[in-house]
Formats: sequence, C-alpha cells, structure tokens
Amino acid sequence: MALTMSGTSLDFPSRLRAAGLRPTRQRVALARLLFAGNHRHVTAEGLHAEVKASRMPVSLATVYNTLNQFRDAGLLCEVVVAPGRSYFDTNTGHHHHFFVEPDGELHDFPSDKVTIAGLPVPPKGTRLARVDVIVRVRR
Amino acid sequence: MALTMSGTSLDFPSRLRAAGLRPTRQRVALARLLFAGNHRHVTAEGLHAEVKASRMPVSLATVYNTLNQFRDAGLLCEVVVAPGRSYFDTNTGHHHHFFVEPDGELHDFPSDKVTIAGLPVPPKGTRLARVDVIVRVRR
DNA sequence: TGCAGTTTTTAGAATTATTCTAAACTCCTT
DNA sequence: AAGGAGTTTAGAATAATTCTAAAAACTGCA
Ligand SMILES: [Mn+2]
Ligand SMILES: [Mn+2]
Ligand SMILES: [Zn+2]
Ligand SMILES: [Zn+2]
Repeated sequence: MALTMSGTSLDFPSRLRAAGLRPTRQRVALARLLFAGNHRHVTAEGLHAEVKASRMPVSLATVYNTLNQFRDAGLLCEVVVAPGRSYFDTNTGHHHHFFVEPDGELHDFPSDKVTIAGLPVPPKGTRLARVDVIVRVRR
Repeated sequence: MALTMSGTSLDFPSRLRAAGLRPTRQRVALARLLFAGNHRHVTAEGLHAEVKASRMPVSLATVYNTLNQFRDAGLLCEVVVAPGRSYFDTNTGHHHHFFVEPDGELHDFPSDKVTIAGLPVPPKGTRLARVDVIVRVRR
C-alpha cells in the first residue's frame, strides 16, 4: 500500500504529464512545493522566494509561467482579493475565502455549509461561471 | 420644490464640503460625472477618458487621487474583480455584483433578496468587515 | 478685495506586478 | 545520438498605480 493522500499521488511527473505539461525540473519543483502537503494560497513572489531557498532555484518568469499554466490546466485557481494582489489556490473545489486585512492572509472555508439563496438570473446572453464569496475580516 | 433625486442633491460643492473635501473645479467635475445620474462602476482610466472629453480636463494623477479620496470619504467603494482591474462604485450600500467576462462589465444586484446562510465565524481575533459576492458569468 | 497660509493639481519619474522577447537549454521521440 | 519542439531565462517592456515637488487654486481673514 503506497503512502499517498487520498485521491492524489506524490508522483509529480505523472501528474504533470496527465495535465498535458512536460515534467521539467522546474515544474516538478514547483508542483512539489504546491501539492505535496495541505492546500495552499500562494503569490508568485512568495513561491519564488520559497523555491529560491531550495537547491533548485527557478526564475521569476518561470514561476509566473508555471502558475498560469497550472491554472489553465485546472491544477490551480486564481483568487483576486485586492488591487495588485492575486493568489493562486491549490484548492480547486467549491469553497470560499476569508480575507484578513491588513495582513493579506487568505483562508478557505467550505462552501457546503453555506447556502446562497435568491441570486438573480444572469444577464441576458450570459451563463453562470462561478460564484465567489469573499468574507473580509479585520484584526 | 427643487429638482433633486431622493436623498441626494446636485449641489456638488456642498456635498464635497460635507465629506470634508474642498470643492475644487476638478473634484466637482468628477463628482458630476460620478453622481449626477444612476449608479456607476468606473475605472480610473475610464473616468479620465470621460473627463478629458469635457471642457475641463483633469490629470490622471488627480483622477486617482480623487477616486481614492472619495472612497476614503465613503462616497465610493472599490471593487476588485480581476488582476489589475479595480472599479470604483458609486453604490455604497449593501449589494453584490455580476462580472461579465470577457468584456469586464460589472452590474449590481441588490443584496436584500439574497440570503447567505451558514457562514462560519471569523477567525479568532478578527471581526467581520464585509461580505463580497461576485457572480462571474460568461457570454 | 487682497493676502497669507494651506491644500490641491500636475507632469513626469518611480514603483510594483506581470508579461514579453529571443537566445540558450532541455526534454522526448526516433 | 540527433533533431525538433517545448521550456527556461535575463532582461526589457507594459500596465496600473503612487510618488515628488513645483505651480496653481481655494479659503478665511483683513
Ligand atoms: Mn494571470
Ligand atoms: Mn487604491
Ligand atoms: Zn482557497
Ligand atoms: Zn456596485
């Protein structure tokens, strides 16, 4: 019995190939930082600082490229909470966020306990893509 | 009987003074564009383009300054929907938004018909500031 | 109405987050 | 191993926003 988390494996090269991405050293290094443990909310700068501290540094341009590719491949989603502050979120399931100001921390909360009733129908000619709820809290 | 909308006046100098801001020509011009009609969602660039088309152009720096001051004074609120895209909203009451991608249009919908139940309590040491709901729709 | 003092405006430089460019490098198939 | 497509990278470029500091305008008071 392999030591894996339910539903995910630590074989990042395979997971990247399955997502249609070549498992390069850089992408595997970033995938490990992102997907080896609990769900995370990272900024490009933050992830770059982390990977720079490792034995296998990656350029900032590659961090941006990779985060965008992971998002486009559905491995991440992007959460915009403040002007010029965009987080990449390893939790791609339905959930919502607490945003703690002024620290800028972002915390998940499950959407299955939350009920949103009475949403109006989308404007003519559009269809629903996603509902984001951001609960802004202050210290 | 004066020709005013319920609850607001078109005497922008007075409204600015009431908000603690000197009624300069630039601020009055921008206030007229923002508050003379229905509620609006504007970007700094968009508002700058509008005022440039008038007889009384205003520098882009002043548009930014003024939008930030109006927001700080409670005359506007700021809505962030996409990376690098922040809207200033003349509707400062409780309400939520449709965001139409890829156009970038933002539409209000009233929050009084919407019920959000089951929100978890804010993290220890924080208290609720605001709940933003963004309904993302696509053409 | 004229001044003085303060606030505001402005052009342009600076900053920040992000994307682009194009040359060097790596991965994968044969 | 070679070839070619895909990827990485440093550095330049772009876009949104803020900062700087000098000029202009507002306001209260003479
Ligand atoms: Mn992006
Ligand atoms: Mn701002
Ligand atoms: Zn999340
Ligand atoms: Zn609105």
